[in-house]
Amino acid sequence: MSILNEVELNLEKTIKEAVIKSSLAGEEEVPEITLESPKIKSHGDFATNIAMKLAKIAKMPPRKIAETIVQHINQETGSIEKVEIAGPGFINFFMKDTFLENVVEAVLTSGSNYGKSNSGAGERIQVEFVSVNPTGDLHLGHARGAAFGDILCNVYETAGYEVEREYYINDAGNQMNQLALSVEARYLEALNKPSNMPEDGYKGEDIIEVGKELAEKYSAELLEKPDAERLKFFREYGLEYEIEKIKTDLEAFGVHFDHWFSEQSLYDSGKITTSLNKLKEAGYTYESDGATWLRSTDFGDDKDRVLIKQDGTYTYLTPDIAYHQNKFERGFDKVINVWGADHHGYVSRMSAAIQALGYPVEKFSVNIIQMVNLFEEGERIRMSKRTGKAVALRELMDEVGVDAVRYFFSMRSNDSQLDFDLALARSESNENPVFYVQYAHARIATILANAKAAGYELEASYDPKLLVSEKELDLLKQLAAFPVVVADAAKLETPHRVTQYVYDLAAMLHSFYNAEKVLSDDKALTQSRLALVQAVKITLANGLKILGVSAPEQM
RNA sequence: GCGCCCGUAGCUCAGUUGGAUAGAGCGUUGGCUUCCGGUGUCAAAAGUCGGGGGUUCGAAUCCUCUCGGGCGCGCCA
Repeated sequence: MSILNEVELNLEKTIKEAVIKSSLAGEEEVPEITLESPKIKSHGDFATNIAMKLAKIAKMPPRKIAETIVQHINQETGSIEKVEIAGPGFINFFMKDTFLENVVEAVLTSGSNYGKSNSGAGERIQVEFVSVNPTGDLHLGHARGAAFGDILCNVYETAGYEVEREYYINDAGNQMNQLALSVEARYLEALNKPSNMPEDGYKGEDIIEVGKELAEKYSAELLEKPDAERLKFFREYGLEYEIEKIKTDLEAFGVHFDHWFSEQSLYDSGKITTSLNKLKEAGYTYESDGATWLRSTDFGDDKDRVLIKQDGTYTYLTPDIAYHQNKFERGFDKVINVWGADHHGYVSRMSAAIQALGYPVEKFSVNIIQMVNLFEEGERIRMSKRTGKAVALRELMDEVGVDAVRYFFSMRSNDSQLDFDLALARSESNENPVFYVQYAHARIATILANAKAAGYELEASYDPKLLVSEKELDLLKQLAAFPVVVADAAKLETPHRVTQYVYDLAAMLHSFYNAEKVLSDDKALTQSRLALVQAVKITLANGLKILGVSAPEQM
């Protein structure tokens, strides 16, 4: 349990006891006590609105209730300095300067584990993200989804959840035939033979490469195979090539998947049929116009959806339903999807299908990632200068580096569209938030090196009670909040809170640095501040690690 | 037409599940910094939280209507 949690829990208990002692409400009636940290310092370290909540039950004006409660608060316990009533009936708690005196020690002891909590209690979560079709490059939108998904997983792990990262490979259906035919066409071209690129084939550079590769490896041998066998070969070869490329790009971006789940495997194992039967037996399907439909409108969808087309093949939805059934069968407590904004219309039918299968819809969650707009010096960039097509993740990484891409993509809520400023991401100045945060980390490294050179022992004992200046207390509070911030980010599926946190901590460090000297003639104070600064460094590093951004010792 | 997301300072965005005087960064203006790295820091100006109505002790936050922007609305994937 984090120190902040402990302090809050004690305070909540104290308040509850006071409420009961004031006989304003019976033990059963007392509403949940909630504490908030006021934005304004004159409102104390913690505040509660319990008096307002009790107004109805006790039938008394909130301020009067607050007065009664305060009279019954045992101010001897804990680290309460004073209690005030303010505004409409808030009770504000001012803590002794030393109430966070154990924080630095907690950080130093935990080291790289600081920030971890058991908030998730080992709950098993599966996050499926990216899942781009194996027919092209990863683009901007995919990259944002990749960053979001990966950081969300890191957040979950830190908050004590058990996480599995999964990529769903769309390796079945008609598009794979198109891929096979496209590879064949490029292969023939490379052999200087007449070719026939399908109308909606894949015309990217990569397939041209595949064709050349095959021509070099096999010359014309492949043409001797029977049609079916040859196309199967092209399909598998092309698929393998595309997946490897995607894997390579993702690994370079710091994203690693635990499982690559094949759509085709759902066909091969008969899982799709099983799902369809389950839906049929539950009475949620019907035949119409020669097709089989899912009655998704029963669960709030706009219209019913086709499962089996007139030609007997499945729509995209059908294997996906089987896939989600499989996810639930694997026993996850929560199944999370990360989808691009252009797929949001798909949410209602998928959640309808899950309900039709009889699974609890609360265990299913979709995070929609809004679009990314690329800018350079205020100019909107729509296409890559090099390829003339959508800008690829690979190009972006080459251009500004992995750290900047991951940081920028995790700065904003996934619900908001994102403006990505290339010039800013590239710049090595205070305007660039990545550098700002990394610089704080490097700056501490320098201080520590100087301290060592001056003969200080970094592990020596220190007196935490000396850390009482305004800036120091700000830092202590921020440090104490880290595990809570991570746990909240997990609960609310908002990884950008961690980015926000890390930035704020860096700002406080810079502000402190400017106001106070760490290395001074006062040896005891110096020792305490060295400990504080080390704790900040550890927390910055741990926060950046969650984001997948490096924490350099020097820049 | 229907659905989802967004609308908060000149610009880009936060806003702790309904709290007190709405916050950051950039930009603008004016300071500090013989310093442990000026890749820093302090401050000022800047807001009818798109608009109307409602819910209540209390609304940027919830409900409703409305305006503007983005994205979807296939027996494509």
